Amino acid sequence: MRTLVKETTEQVDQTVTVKGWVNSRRDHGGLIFIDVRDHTGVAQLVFHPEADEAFKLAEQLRDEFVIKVTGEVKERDEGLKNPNIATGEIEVVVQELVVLNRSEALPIQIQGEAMANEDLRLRYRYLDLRRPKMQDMLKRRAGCFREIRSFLETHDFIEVTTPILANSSPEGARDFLIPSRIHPGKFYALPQAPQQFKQLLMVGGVPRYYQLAACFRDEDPRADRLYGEFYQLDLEMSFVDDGEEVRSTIEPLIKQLVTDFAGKKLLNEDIPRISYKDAMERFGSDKPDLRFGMELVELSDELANTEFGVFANTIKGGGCVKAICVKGASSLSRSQIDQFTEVAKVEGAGGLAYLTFEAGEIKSPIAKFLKPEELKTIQEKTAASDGDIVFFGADKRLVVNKVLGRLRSEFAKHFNLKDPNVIALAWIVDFPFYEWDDKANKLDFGHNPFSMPKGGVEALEAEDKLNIVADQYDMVMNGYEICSGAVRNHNPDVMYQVFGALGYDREYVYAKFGAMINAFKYGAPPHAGCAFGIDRMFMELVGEDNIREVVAFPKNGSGVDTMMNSPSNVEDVQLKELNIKATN
RNA sequence: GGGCUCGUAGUGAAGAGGCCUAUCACGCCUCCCUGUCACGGAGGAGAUCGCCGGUUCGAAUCCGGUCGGGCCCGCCA
Repeated sequence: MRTLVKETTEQVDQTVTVKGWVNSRRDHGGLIFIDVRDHTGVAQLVFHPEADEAFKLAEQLRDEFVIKVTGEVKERDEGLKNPNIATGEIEVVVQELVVLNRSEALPIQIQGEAMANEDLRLRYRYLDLRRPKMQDMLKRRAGCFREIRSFLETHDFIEVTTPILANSSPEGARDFLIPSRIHPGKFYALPQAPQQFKQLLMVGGVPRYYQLAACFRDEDPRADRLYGEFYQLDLEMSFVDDGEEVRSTIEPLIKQLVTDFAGKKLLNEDIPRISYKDAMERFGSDKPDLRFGMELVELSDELANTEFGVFANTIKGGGCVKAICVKGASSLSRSQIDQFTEVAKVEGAGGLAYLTFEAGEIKSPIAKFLKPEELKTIQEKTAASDGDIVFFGADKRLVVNKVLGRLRSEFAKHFNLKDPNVIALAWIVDFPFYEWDDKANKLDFGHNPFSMPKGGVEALEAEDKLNIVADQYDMVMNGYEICSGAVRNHNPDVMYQVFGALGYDREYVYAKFGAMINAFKYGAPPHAGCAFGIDRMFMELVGEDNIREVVAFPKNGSGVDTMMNSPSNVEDVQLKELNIKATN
């Protein structure tokens, strides 16, 4: 019978058998202490010379040896207790020791603060996972998923698994292709999301579906975006033609995860609905972090007739001038401001104009170009006071919003306005159905071609396609997009029309989405749903800022698994069987 | 595809033209130690400073290239 480490405290004066890893050893010559670790904690083993065989073996023990010991649990004498560990009141006096396996010296340190860099941690992930923090992460992740499943089960959602060998989709991210052996020259694709399958489930009479679904996209990763594969909480509800019904159904789960699961403070009990347009104008982002203010202030009207050429010309040319007031920013050094200017340039700004409010005065290279009443108006509109800096964006509206939105986030980070104990949720709604693709110089889908345009068919006939709004919604958590959803289009005619506006003919649409088009002919119920990126959501709930920290075996930033050495070459016979030839 | 940035014993860091025959901590090896829990003590091994080239009397240090990691842009319906 094996006793877990955490159970030893309840076994005083009893003989127990404990199995685990050697966490550390303290060899005093005539007395040896070994800390044994399992997934429940650490306990001290004592080896006395009287237990001759065990003592001699214990002298050979090294860190991370796997051992099995049998001994008597003893309460420690006063003064020998260790209040720093859960089992510090007791120790196991060992009578018998079995070395189940030895260990070489570890290539990375798994104890203490000095952590190996991520590259090595991923190469030796099985060792990295032994660290209590990673053990805790895996447990919490499982707990999070358990709460999600439990909530959805009690709300009549049915979990259905959908195919992993799916079809290439023409829109969206790059596919992972799987060559077909049986059908030479043809390919499956790993699903970027179960989108079409879940809609077909709605047609198939499933009232409410969910799945913790593996999704695959071959796009370059980021700190908040895994390479290759990730998991979605995917869900869909039939007989729903109002996105609000989806939002209000799923909201309680997310709130519960924030407060009960993560133990964090929810900023707004009533989760705000913000239109895409408002989000862009007020926060310069479609995923605004609402834990802090620093909203963008429109100054185009106020400065329309300014003599400051940069502003005046921008406004005359159809652009806009906006500003953000950064509280306490006058403490920034010149070189710090230069760094923020670089950030602004990355986002497309030409430079970064600003006014510093200090000791009742306004200091700035541009102040002399602005009239006193203009300065006064700026101060009033931005609510700037002593110690603040007002930063300006003057350019095309899109650029200004993007630049100031990015700066807003960077300043918040710099001034520690992102409270890690607070979670701010928001729904961003009313996304534009179409967007103008500057590079390709053509109209393109804004978000998701399967969503319903608000206002239905009539809305699609609008003169300016860019004004068409999709019944589509994202959930934002502390500046991260964690969910995307929509009321779906379940009408073949609307489908044709939606794609037709982009120049795709009926044949193309049928060729690509034939299954959906066909299915929709046979009594498709209206339906709506959404999908949460649960790795990302979990990351923010547990306060990590790198998504690879919350996944057991992530690929690195180059899409490589250095532990398993994938991707890798394959045998020629395998390629031949698949009718594939590698060209390099 | 592009920008920024980092590569120094097994691990984490210091060194920023000569003080380097490269420093420190942890780890590793040998020996000593019966109450430690970041045990302690004595000793030891381990690094051609990612790689290639250049500048220089002299390069871990400066320059160019290259490879690898990270962050960002593009991309991610």
